[in-house]
Amino acid sequence: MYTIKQVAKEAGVSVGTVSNVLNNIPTVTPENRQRVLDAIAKMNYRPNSVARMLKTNRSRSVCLIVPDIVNPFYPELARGAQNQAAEQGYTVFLGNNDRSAQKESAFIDLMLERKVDGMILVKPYLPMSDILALSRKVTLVLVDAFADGGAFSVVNVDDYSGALMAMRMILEQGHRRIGFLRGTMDGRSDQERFRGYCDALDQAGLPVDDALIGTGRYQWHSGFDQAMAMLSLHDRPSALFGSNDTLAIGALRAAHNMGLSVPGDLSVVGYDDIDIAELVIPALTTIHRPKYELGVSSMKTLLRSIDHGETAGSRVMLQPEPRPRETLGAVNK
Amino acid sequence: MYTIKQVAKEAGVSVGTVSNVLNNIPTVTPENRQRVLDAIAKMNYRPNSVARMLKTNRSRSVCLIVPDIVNPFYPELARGAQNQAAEQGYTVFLGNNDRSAQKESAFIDLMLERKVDGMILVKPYLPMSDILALSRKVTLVLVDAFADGGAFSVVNVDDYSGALMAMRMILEQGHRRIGFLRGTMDGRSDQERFRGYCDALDQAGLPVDDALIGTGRYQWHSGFDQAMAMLSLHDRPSALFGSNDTLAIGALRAAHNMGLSVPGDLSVVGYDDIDIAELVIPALTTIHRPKYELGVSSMKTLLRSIDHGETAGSRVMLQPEPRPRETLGAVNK
DNA sequence: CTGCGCTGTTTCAACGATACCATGACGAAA
DNA sequence: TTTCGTCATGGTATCGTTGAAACAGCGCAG
Repeated sequence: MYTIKQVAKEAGVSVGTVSNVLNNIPTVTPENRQRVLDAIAKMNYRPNSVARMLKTNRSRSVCLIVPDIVNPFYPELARGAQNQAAEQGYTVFLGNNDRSAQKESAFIDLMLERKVDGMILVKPYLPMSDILALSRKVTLVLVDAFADGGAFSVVNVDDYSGALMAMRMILEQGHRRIGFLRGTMDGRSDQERFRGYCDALDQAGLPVDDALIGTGRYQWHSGFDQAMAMLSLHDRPSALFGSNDTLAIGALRAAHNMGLSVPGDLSVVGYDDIDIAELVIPALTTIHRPKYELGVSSMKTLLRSIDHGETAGSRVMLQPEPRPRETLGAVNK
Repeated sequence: MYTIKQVAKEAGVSVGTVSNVLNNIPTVTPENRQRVLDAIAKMNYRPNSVARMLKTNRSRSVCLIVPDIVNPFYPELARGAQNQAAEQGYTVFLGNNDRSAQKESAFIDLMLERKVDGMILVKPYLPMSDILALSRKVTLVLVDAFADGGAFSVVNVDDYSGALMAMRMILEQGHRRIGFLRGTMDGRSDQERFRGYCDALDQAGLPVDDALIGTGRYQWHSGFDQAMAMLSLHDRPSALFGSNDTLAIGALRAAHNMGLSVPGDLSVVGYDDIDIAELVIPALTTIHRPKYELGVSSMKTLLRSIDHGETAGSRVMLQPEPRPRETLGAVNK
């Protein structure tokens, strides 16, 4: 591995000139520039970005923390973020917070040591006070989080509207008893969806029945269990709205186990539109969240802040879209 | 942000002593050690790992390149690798090669500039000559690749045995016409699975019929198309073996479209055991590949090479396991 | 009482870049 | 011809850390 000194020697110029060529400083004469370029090519020299980081105190790297990369929702988001970062010459560290503030904090400390220029926190578990403190040390973008002011940007999907959308689709088919499959209520989007569910019922003049509101976690077993419980009820719901697709798919399986046909005996609507949603049989009606775009948009926001030193936090809201497929049908009375 | 110098001043010792405490050099007196520790705690000092990297020429970071993080197989592998790395105090850059040698090469160059200590290449698309050259610059572990010698380690799953396993399960149910849903044949595991399919037929004294061998890519549409073609055949197969689960699930949908019941009219067996395999209805019979363990194992191998300076490449082979579920039944004659 | 070895500590030169400042060359203006 | 301004280039301090070498203090043997 060569250093800038050796390149300078080879090209017969000073290290300063080589550095100027490397950084596109325009004051270098075309002749010298060419000699440097030739030497670089000949020696296959690559600048040592660690040394550069030390001197400039910028790393051109950021980190992205998601709850769990195994959850099919997040890889696409990560993909969008990574592609956008690469386009602007940044690399990204990917981390999981495992839905624990402690793990998140540990990973953040590690990233701080590595001098990342910014961070994107998706569904952060850190208490707001820590986030505020963090935002003073490093450029921050929050995704799927409540924005209680602060020197950070926030990118969200309008899940309240999305949930309303889903419920209206269900209500339009004549359903009156609609169950809600709930995941952990620890993020903004979860709460927004639940709020959408309740408000849609209200607007339709229907009661919110506690027996039709599950509790659980974002795993298909939980959707299965919640659905089994509701479907065993004396007056069982004719439709189920899942707070995410995984729960809804668990419900599909519960219906199958109880011998109920979908959508004949039971309608099911999910949320997120993960890849497999259109693959299950029957294909899941759901609400599409722009996952890839969420990644792109949050990374753009972050890098804009970093490169332009913007400290004023911006607020971005992406819109979800309905994806009507096969699991929603007219009520069977 | 404080530096080691300021800590030294605060503790009333020299920077060397602070450095020794930081690096657990045993020669420091308990008294001095405590004073340094106190100063560190008081100032909330974090060592600048960039400066450390520059001096030691080690970054305690590695990179992991997978074909596509969106493919549900890879996040689990990445998870295993990351957890293992974290346990040993390393951080990992995650990259996609997008099934293109050029993209892979670009990402590798970037990582080289960042001075990663090692790389794990999953299903590399780089030509062997480049890999050989790379292995001279950085510690390398290859996953899902043929090991033509070289100064790198290789970790694989025994997919030949896995395919034999799957085929034997199918043959035991009396099936004689068995189709093979094929993905891109660009990796080791793909070719091994196909070889297993052919050999199993051979061993059973059955012909390998070209009409029952699809061509396509690893997307469910492709599985759907291949299955549609085979099921439209005059003497259609009674069982389908998918080179991965996504293809098999596409086939499930094709069967559904053609009004064939699974496993009554058609048996389907997949490969990989991705998360949703047990979620589809009917649940997919498949071969489980130890994804998480593959990540853990390859990271362990890499870090062992890095930390112990082992250059001799080791060869690890993990075993797949059958996962009998609902899509395989006796032949219906 | 001197000299030796041991142990723990300090000092200081790297690591490979960047960024600032001084330098020197050259052209234009006086 | 002299002086000044401009501007590309060279030289060097610096970023925060490590690690080797120098050093100081002390006990102990000769």
